[in-house]
Amino acid sequence: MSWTDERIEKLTKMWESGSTASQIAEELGGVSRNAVIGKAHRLGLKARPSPVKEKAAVKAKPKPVLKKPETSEPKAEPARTAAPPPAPAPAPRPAPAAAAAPEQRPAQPSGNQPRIVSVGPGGFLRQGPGDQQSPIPPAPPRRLVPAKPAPEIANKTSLLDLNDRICRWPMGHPGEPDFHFCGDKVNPGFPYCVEHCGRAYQAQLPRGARRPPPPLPFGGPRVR
DNA sequence: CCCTGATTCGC
DNA sequence: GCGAATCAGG
Repeated sequence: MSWTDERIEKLTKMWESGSTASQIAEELGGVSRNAVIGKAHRLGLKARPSPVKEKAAVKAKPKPVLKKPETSEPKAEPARTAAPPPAPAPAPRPAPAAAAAPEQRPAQPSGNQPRIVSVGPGGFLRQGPGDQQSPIPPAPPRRLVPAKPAPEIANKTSLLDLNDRICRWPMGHPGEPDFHFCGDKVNPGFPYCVEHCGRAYQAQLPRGARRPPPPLPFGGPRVR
């Protein structure tokens, strides 16, 4: 596959919206995770909190010999392997300072506005690792539920009661004490009873009468 | 081991 | 420019 404008745009949007390289690769199709990362870097939109970065960044790392004969230029350079420059370059690196300076963090009374640390190459705002907000906040668990079988389900169809002859339409929500399954006799050839088949299988409307599809994540295909 | 992103380097 | 191989941390 080649990097068409559309694919690059999708890659960029997904990358900046926090999707992982794997997700992007899967979404695009025909490319590997590495390809996505490589392309992202070439596009100059790399900065994103990486599990590895910042620590490995300070690596004057003489990688063990790979394949490259180096430039066989007989450079007499005594300090080559000697030592990495001890200058830690006190650049705008607030995050790692926490380790060295364990003072208490100044309180942030200004609400939950993300703290902007710097501006990335694409012009987007780079945040500190601790400030990363999930693009899709996971729904909190509804509530804790006793492990013992509640009396409410005593006469209800539980997960263990399911077989291919009874309707497995869920009643209620998983995790709730009275969650169970319909349990009626199935509409032969279907996993649900007649009533729930009616809800599970909607008639396909003619093209003109379909409702527009829901908005895709990341904006979907180009909308001009 | 799985995942993540970063980097290198032959093509 | 591309991306597999590799590295390195979680």
